[in-house]
Amino acid sequence: MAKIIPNLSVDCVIFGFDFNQLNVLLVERKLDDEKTGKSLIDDWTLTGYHIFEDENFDTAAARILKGLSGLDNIYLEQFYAFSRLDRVNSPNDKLWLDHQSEGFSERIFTVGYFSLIDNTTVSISHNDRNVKWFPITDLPELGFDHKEILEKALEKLRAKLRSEPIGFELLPEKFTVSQLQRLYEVILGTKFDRRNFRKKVLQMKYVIPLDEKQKGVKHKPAQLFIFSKEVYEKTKTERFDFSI
Amino acid sequence: MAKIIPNLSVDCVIFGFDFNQLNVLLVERKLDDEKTGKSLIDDWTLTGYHIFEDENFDTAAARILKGLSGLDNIYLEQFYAFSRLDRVNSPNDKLWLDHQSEGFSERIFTVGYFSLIDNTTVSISHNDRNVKWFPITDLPELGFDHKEILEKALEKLRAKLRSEPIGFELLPEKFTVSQLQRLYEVILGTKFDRRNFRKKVLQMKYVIPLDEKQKGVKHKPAQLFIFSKEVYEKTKTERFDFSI
DNA sequence: ACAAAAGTGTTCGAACTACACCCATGG
DNA sequence: CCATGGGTGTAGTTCGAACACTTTTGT
Repeated sequence: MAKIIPNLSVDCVIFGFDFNQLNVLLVERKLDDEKTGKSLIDDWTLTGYHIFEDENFDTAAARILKGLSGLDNIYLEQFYAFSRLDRVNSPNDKLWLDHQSEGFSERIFTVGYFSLIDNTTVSISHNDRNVKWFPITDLPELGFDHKEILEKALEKLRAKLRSEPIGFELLPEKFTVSQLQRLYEVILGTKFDRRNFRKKVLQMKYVIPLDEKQKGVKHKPAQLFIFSKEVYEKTKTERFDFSI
Repeated sequence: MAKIIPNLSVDCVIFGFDFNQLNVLLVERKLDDEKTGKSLIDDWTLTGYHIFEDENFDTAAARILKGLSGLDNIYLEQFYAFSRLDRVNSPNDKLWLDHQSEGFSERIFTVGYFSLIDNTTVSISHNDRNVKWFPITDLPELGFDHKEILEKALEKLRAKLRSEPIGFELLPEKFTVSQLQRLYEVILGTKFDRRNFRKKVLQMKYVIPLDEKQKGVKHKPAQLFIFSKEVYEKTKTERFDFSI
């Protein structure tokens, strides 16, 4: 069994989309006093862990994600390395680390990854801690510097969503145009005209219409589409466009 | 004096532009056999160093850059953290590290920063090693995994140049439209129509014409412009545009 | 029959492309 | 006076924005 590298960790900002909101997966950080049973810490953090000596950052992030979802073909992207001197500094943070079996005492650096999953079909669980999806518009108190990490992840996600077709990673394989529209609207915080959005999507040759419709909806069922990464890679063109 | 963190470094990919080409600053890595005087290593690397205990990644990168240029207001951006298991693996790399006074033996992780400077007015020097600008189209043999780091830096620079006005960082304060055009053409590897490029630039309210012309050129002197970051920040708009 | 979301076309202005000739300066 | 790069306008086309009514399904 490889040893951990004590001063380096990876934190995963796992984004999920449920056709309605953008969510992020958090782990509960709970610590009770051994004698009195009184709650000492009760807040939430991102999912993360130290890296092992036989891993690189990518494989460490993939390991964490596989542990939670059982899957290993999930979209993952390194977005930033965090190094603030006081990034693990609050009394709660120190108390928590003191109670971990590894007994970390060094300054810890962390590399942030964000991950995109469809949270209508992928299910997530943690061996011994409580994990939960939170809408990004309604977050609890976060431990360590995880608020800063999450904000940076969101910023990078938005930038990437504007320039590359990564939104499909947040949808099931088959999706409707208005699910896709809702996704862009929620993440970018904008509204699009329905007709114009549809027109734009139908132009993209890598969004392929299926001969299949939604079922069990109590309104006119919509046509389903799939995204083809292969077609995208073949037809993409570069663009030069710094605005106004 | 703060101690270094032995398993973490920062490497700076310092880009410069001379109105003609995109260049990168490299340091010579030279080692001769103490007895025979025969050359054991003679190649080049990026500028980088370990980080100190009282620094974060940003301040470490700024320290390296200040050491080389004397300046501390230079454009710097973290772009990626590198962790390959064999990133310092060749016989030359090991030999070099063995001869450093610090005697590094651990696996070393590095965080990459790229920096943009105008190499017609900023001058660079190193205390005891040879530093030199190389056109990115004509690079020497690079040590460690620095070829990989440089390629990633270029990729991120190109992506950012397409979506944000960072090209001005590579030009002197006052510049002409065709210097700007040459810069975009060289970095993105494209050609633009002179009239259309000028039209586009003149629309940008943050590129401000001066009542001043080039001097000492043996052709019709061009009008000079400056870039205003303030105007840009105030007028920028977001765009949603993943290409065809 | 009603509620809920799907689907559809046209017009207008803005932005992008392609393209050729005269001008100011230094040598 | 010649070589070098600077500066300019127009026409055709494509692209994005705005906007309202009909269709299909479940209840």
